[in-house]
Amino acid sequence: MNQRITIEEVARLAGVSTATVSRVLSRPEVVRSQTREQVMAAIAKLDYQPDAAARALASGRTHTVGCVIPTLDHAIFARSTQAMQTTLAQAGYQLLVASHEYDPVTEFELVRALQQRGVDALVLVGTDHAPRLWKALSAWRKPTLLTWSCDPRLPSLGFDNEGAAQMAASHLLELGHRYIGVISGLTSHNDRARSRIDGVRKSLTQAGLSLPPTLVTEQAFNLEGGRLGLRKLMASRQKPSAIFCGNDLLAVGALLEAQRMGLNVPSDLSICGIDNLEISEAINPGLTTVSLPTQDLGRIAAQFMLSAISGEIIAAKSLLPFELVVRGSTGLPRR
Amino acid sequence: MNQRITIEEVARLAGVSTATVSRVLSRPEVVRSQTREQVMAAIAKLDYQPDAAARALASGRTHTVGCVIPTLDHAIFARSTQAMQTTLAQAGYQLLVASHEYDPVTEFELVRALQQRGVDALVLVGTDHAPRLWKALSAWRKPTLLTWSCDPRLPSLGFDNEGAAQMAASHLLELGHRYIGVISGLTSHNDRARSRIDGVRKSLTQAGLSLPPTLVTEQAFNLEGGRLGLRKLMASRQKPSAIFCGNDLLAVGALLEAQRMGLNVPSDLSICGIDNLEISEAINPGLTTVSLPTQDLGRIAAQFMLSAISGEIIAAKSLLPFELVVRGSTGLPRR
DNA sequence: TTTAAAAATGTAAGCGCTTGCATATACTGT
DNA sequence: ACAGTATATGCAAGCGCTTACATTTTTAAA
Repeated sequence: MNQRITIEEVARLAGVSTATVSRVLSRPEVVRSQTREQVMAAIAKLDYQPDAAARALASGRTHTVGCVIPTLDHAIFARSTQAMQTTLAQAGYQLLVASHEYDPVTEFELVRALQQRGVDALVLVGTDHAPRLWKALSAWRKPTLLTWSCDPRLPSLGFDNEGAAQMAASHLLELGHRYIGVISGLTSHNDRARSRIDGVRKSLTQAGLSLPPTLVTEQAFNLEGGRLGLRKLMASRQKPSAIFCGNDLLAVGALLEAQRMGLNVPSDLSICGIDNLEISEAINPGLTTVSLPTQDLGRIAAQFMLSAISGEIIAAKSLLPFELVVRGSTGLPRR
Repeated sequence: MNQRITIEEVARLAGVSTATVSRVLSRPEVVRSQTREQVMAAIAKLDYQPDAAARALASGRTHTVGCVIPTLDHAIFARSTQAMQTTLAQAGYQLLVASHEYDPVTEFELVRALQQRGVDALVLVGTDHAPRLWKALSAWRKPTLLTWSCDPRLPSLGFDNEGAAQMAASHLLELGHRYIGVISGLTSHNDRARSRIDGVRKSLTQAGLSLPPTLVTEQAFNLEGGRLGLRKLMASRQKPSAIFCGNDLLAVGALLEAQRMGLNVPSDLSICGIDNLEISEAINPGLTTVSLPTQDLGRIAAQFMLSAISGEIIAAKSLLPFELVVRGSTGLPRR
């Protein structure tokens, strides 16, 4: 550190004690307005910047929220994280982001690191976590929130992933499709992906149909995955007339690959996703999808954490709404 | 805090002083291996987690790097930030991300907030910053890095944005295009966007052509911006036969809109971008673009900061390579 | 006025760790 | 075995703040 300005110098210049300066900073309403102004003038004059580490050590609060996500490199997480960050910043809180690339060991270590750093609250994604992570969370005495999906063990703010997939599948069924393929994201360490497959299966079962393993493929969560998945499914003996994709990135990849293969979407093949990315609306034809309010997810998660930090009780489980957006990529099956 | 395990309890259990425990944690090589093992056993047994705030206060180092970006909600920043985070995490450092949505006031405040938090280094984007931000940075005694573009005032790791745009423009000129339109991102507080327009202008000038204001439009940095830009340019008196877009998001938007308008890309209109996003390769036709190694940007930035933190001198200016990727969206002009 | 209660401010003891310096222990060569 | 070094460890003083509690000042009531 260079010769940093300390609270003591501010106190001296303002002619008060350090305690008063501290109060002006953290609970200005308890300081007489006249005193407060003197102090603030001194702060401004010296350009005083309180040392966050010292505040954290003395008070036990860091004004920081930790957030552990799979990766920033997927639009949905980037989006919700961005919203969280903005909301927290407005309240004077900082977001500490860490990503584990779907590796549970890394995830555990990141959570520990954030706990050591004394974050005031923690936000995680999903419900697939290593047992020792669950243990570390329950031993921790600060607010924790699960996002994207819900689990009874912790307060959660998420979507009914199964329901969203059912909504999409029902749409395809109503159009008359009977052979529906599924391109899913990798399901290991990803409860959302699993729930979405389950949702499709449930809908099919209710309609007296089934989901044969040959019509399900797991792919990496990117455009290329969608393309590979499409090729795989279209190479199967009983070709599907419609494909449900676990998310829009896969769906867009599948759609573009279908077009490259000379298939007409939707007359040869219907494609449907989940998320409603910006690209889903822009491509031709537009992608039918289930729209999830990912930005709201981040914003509300931030608000929840702020409430929880200030001692309020937050809901144990909150589900965000979603809706089917029908665009040009789904239609009646041939014949 | 609940009854947190402190270094003292570890020391007691291990039968050493707190100083020794501290050394085991930060400079294990100076502790006799036998002692070290006793201490590590005690740490493991008690599940001791050092308090980062206390360490920071006592040592003046936080093992945290701050990063201020416009937004996480653009793939390029999400990508480079993700890479930075991963690289830093491997070295035991945490990334503190903050985004300002292209607002210089917010940017300044975020930098101050990060400085207060005692980050060991700071990474910023671009060279457009408020004067008081420059001042705050130069008064700061810790490593700072500018990314994406370079400025003599601070160590920089970026691209030759003007050169990249020239590369794209030259490609269009070589194909024979004479009326080239530009869809740029918003240029206020965005030196990259300005440099890219400048690059195109330079290329045109060198070819004896000019860039009339009617053929330049600034749009929000998203697909919709690309679409609006395309409509605007195609409504002008002298329609361009080729369009350069300040980035791939705009270019993809423009391409999709051109197709909706019934234009054939590239025979009616060539379109070219910068970035090389995943979608650029996937759409039909593929987007001709200048590929920027955004992931490397993040990774190398992280490495630079780690070096700088440990006292090494880092290059004042480093430029990352880029290359033209010609795909189907550009071709010869009609006639 | 006087006095009690309320409000504002000051005092000083930590918060949990790091690190310069002093001391103790372990080697080395004779 | 014994200096003389080199290595390991311990001691204790902070790091810059917050906050119970004590003290002083202000306000309100009588």
